Amino acid sequence: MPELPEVETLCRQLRGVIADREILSVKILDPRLGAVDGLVGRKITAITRQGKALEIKLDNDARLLLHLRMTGKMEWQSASRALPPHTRFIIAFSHGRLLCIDPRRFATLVITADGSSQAFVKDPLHDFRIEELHKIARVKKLPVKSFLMDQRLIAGIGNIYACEILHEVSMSPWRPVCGVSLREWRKIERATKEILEKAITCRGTTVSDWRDLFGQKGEYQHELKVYDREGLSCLRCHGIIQRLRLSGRGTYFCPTCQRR
DNA sequence: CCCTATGTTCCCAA
DNA sequence: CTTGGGAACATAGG
Repeated sequence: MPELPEVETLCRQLRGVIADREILSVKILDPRLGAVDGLVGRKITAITRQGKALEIKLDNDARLLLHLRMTGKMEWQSASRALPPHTRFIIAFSHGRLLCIDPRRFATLVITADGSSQAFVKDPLHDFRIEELHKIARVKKLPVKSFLMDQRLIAGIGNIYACEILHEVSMSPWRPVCGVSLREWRKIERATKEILEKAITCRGTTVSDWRDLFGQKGEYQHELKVYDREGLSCLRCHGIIQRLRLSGRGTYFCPTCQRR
């Protein structure tokens, strides 16, 4: 579920709530999640995002890495309310508690002792090295959509935003990425930044169950041009939006203005 | 009831 | 090495 804009939303909201606060207790409710020891008594010094992963830094240089995968959510409770179903862990502070809720249990939580950032992440909002991507892409023949979603190359773009970006630049998701020109890459870069930044402003896309830290829906679903619009008319050319499968993922596109 | 769908990514095999 | 498919899991809908 959460792609870059959703994780960035959580990141910003968490900064406002738990930055500089001390962890009072930790309860892991899902045995699939490994033990995370040494958290009690630590203070949160920073909250950052690496692609779709959330990184919580502590005052002993340890880092807590959380990846929400498909259905993970974070919820802040300032007054102690009932525990929602599928709550997987709880981190308690003096002024409230942070829950992770994850029905499908794909989310992962790990603690790393050292402070060395192993991050070699190309964040599309910051270091989108377009010439470098173009060079890598030139020798690959996989579809451009799969390339955009390869987290090792560009960290943070998932299924929804990949569909939206390709529609914005009028490119077929099946286009072999080796044929994408540098000029077209520059268009992709611009569209990616615009779409992701707008989606962050909207606090993400709620097509199904995404909620922010305070349980609120996002607003970007009202801005979607192709995703979740199968059978509706294209907002650019009035073709009919289709949904087909690409590498196992539901892919929305306009066959009229995204011919190639 | 059975089959399919779902926003992610790891692992395996052709 | 590259690429595609299935699995990990839970729930909803036809």
